[in-house]
Amino acid sequence: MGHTQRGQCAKRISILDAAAEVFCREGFSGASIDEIAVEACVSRQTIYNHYREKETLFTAVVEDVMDRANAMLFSILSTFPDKSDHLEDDLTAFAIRFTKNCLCNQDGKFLRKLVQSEGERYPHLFETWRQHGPGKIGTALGALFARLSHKGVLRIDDFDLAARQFLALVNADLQMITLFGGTPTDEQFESAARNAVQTFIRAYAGPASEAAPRTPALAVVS
Amino acid sequence: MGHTQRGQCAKRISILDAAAEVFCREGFSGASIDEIAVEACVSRQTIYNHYREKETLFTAVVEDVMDRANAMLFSILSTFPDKSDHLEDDLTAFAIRFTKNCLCNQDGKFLRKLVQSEGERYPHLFETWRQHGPGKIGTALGALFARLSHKGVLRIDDFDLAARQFLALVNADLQMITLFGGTPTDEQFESAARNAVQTFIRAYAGPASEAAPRTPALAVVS
DNA sequence: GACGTTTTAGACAACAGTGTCTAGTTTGAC
DNA sequence: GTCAAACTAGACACTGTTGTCTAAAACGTC
Repeated sequence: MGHTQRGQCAKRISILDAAAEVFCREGFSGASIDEIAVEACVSRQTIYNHYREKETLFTAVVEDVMDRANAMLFSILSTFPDKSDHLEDDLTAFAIRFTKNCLCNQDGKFLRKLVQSEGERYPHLFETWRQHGPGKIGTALGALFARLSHKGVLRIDDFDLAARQFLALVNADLQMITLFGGTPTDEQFESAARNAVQTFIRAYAGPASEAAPRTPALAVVS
Repeated sequence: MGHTQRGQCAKRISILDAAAEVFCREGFSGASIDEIAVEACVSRQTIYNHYREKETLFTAVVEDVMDRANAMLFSILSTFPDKSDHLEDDLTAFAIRFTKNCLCNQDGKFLRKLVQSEGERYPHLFETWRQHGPGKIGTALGALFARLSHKGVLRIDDFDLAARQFLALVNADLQMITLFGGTPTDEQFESAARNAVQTFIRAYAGPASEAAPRTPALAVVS
């Protein structure tokens, strides 16, 4: 049912990967077919053989990356804390997995950059991503928070708002690193997740659990 | 002492504004000098008369926008709640002013987009912005939170972390709108700021102020 | 009104990129 | 080995862009 049939040929994969790399680095206008062909170790004609024109290749690349990113997101979401005995640890572990494998990996970088620079030119192209990516994780998190709230673990009125805030907090320490193309270290992923979860739980702590005094902040490598 | 002398000539301003518009819309590679010339109502030769080549024009535009954005940020920061009788209202008003006039205005959109797409290619160009923009507001907010914490209004260990989280929370409801080039409405600015400040204060509430029950969430236009 | 400066319109060469075509080569299945 | 399909290398026309150049026109100052 997926719109892209990735497994068809080794050349296709090579082209898609190289094109993703070059489109991400140079943008749509700046990327040249020759550059992609060289990076893919493929003749230019082969690219035109698989994809009618540059725009066709671009949309194919975007859809391919979106499919992969959504699959990864789905697998991350499936490892969700269904029952929450250790809420803080569970949320932290989830935040680390999410930031590492979805938000800050190669595909996440690609999508953030391309949505930002070409999103207005191709509104329909990224709309499916917006629904299946940020939309899906928002509703999934919202559902989790609704469960936790009904059980009395957390005290939340607007579940979707809480989900957005959770994601924003998780991203707070990471965005300045990723903005310039860098990749956070494992320690940065961990401290970002821990800081976010601590603040989130303090804001939405249930009536029973009086907020514990905050542990001293880690030394974060700037 | 500023590196750009904007006031010199009306044509210069016209060129810089048009170039900012086109560079933001098309990216560096996609923007053509002819397009900029038409948009600026200026002959192409005039552009080459003022700026040696395309790259010179680009850096001039970026520096011009950065200067303007930093000036605006400075004026926003100077309207800071020095004494905080009504902390929630003061922080909310500040968040609204900041998001409206710095984060989501034309210059903010330009910088976000260009830093994202061309930041890796021109590392030195945006470094001054990173220091004078996000860096400055971070330290200013951190200083405010330090004051509030010493006065016992808030209970904060890591002031810089709190500043980053405050900004992240303020942006939580806005980033999905701005990501695709849209501009939030006044109601969206207001509800985003209010949601952020409420959660922030609940997370960092001082020992005295018991968190008040959360007001019902607004109907947010999706 | 004269004069120096700035701007304009257009032509121009050089170049890079797209997309096509062709002829020759490799590959893989049988 | 044969044959068809896929791939390659290169040439090719065409377009769009950059940056230069020139002669004419507009502008502003005195």
